[in-house]
Amino acid sequence: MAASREDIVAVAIQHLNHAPNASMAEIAQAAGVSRATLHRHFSTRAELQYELASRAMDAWAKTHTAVGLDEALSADLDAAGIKRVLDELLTVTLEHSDEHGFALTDHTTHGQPDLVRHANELEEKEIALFAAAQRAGVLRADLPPRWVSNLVYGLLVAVRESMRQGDVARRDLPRIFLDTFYRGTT
Amino acid sequence: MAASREDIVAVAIQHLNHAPNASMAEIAQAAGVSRATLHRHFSTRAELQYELASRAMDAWAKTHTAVGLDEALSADLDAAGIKRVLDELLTVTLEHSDEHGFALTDHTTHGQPDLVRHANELEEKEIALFAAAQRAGVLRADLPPRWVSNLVYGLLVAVRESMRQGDVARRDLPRIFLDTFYRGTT
DNA sequence: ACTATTTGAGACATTAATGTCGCAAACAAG
DNA sequence: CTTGTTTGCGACATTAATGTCTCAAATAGT
Repeated sequence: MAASREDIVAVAIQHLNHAPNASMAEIAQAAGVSRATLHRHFSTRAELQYELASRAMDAWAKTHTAVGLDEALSADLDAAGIKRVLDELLTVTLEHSDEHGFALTDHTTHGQPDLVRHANELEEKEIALFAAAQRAGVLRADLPPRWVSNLVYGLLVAVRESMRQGDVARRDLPRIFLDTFYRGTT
Repeated sequence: MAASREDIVAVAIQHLNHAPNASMAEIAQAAGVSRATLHRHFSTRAELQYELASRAMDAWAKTHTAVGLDEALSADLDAAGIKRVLDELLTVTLEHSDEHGFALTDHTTHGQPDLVRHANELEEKEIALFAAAQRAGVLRADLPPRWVSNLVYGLLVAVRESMRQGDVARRDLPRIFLDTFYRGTT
C-alpha cells in the first residue's frame, strides 16, 4: 500500500494551499496515487475539501490547546503571563501556517455551517486574547482587536509570499514575523 | 447602450477581487449585460483576465507616477522627503487596493511574461524606496526590504478582510493601515 | 416612422473536470 | 504458491463552463 488516507490528506493540504484550484487529478498525482484511488478515499471533491477544512479546524483548535488559550482567558493573568501566551500563540500559528493557516479561507469552508461556526468560535477566542492583551498594556489599546486578528492573517500571507519567492531566509521568519507584529517597520 | 466596455471592466475587476473563480456568466450578470455581450467585448475568459491584469498594472504604474516615485529614487532626498513619498505611496495604494491590489496575484498574471515582467519592475521600484527609507533612517534597517514589500501586501489583505467583515470602520482604515505599518501593535 | 446597430436569449458544440465502473496488475497475508 | 485485497488504468457518463452562432427584440440615430 503506497499511500494511506492520512498521507493523501497531508499532501492535499500542502498542494491546495499552493494551488487552490488544482484538479482531483493533480491532487492525486501530487499524492502519488491514481485518481480512482483518491476517489476511493473521498467520493467527491467536496468531501475531500470538507475533510481538509475539518482537519485544519481541529489543528487550529489544538494550537489553542497547546498554548493554553482557554485557561489564559479564564484566569486573571498578569501582563507577563498574557505576553507569554500571545508569543506562543503567534509562534505556533506561524509554524503550522502551512497546514491550516490558509486552508481556513472562505473557499474551503464555503457555506458549511458547522465549519463556519467552528472557525468563528476559534477566531473569537483569539480576539478575546488580543483584547485582554490591550487591557493589560501588552498591546496598544487604540487598534480594534478584530483588526489585530486580521493583521495576523495578513502577516501570515506576507510570510507565505516571502517563502514562495525566497525573499527571506526561512530561519529568520519567526523573528521577523513577531517583531513586525509588535514593532512595525520603524 | 446599457454598458460600455469600460463599465464592464470596472465591474469585472471588483467582482473578481471578491470572487476570483466567478464564471463568465456571473461576471456578465454583475456587469448587467448578457454573456453574449461580454463575449462580444472579450472573445475568451483569458482575454478578459489579461485585460484586467494589464489595467491593474497600468493603474499601479500611475500610482507610482502620482507620488513621484521615479523622481524620488533619482534625487538625493532627505529623510523628510522620503517619508513624504512613502506616506503618499502607502495612502494611494490603499485607496486603489480595490482596483489593482488583488488583481495582481499569480492567478491573474499567470504565466504572461510581459505582465510578470511589468509587475516585477514595479515591485522592484517599491523595494528600492523601502531600502532608501531604511538608509535614511525612516524605516528600521534590520528588516529585508523585500519583506517590507510583502508586508504591505499582507496589510492590504488584512484591510480587505476587515472591510469584508465590517470589522473596522472604513474611515479609520487609512490611519490604522499606516500606523500598523510603522508602529506595529505595541 | 424608418433604418441601422447593438443586445439578450437560448441553442448547440466543445472542453475540462468530476464521478463511476470493470478488470488486469500489483501487493499483502497466510 | 494461493488467496484476498488494493490499486492503476482507462473507458464512459455526467456536469459545468466556455465559446459560437442565429434571430427577435431593444435601442439609437436620422
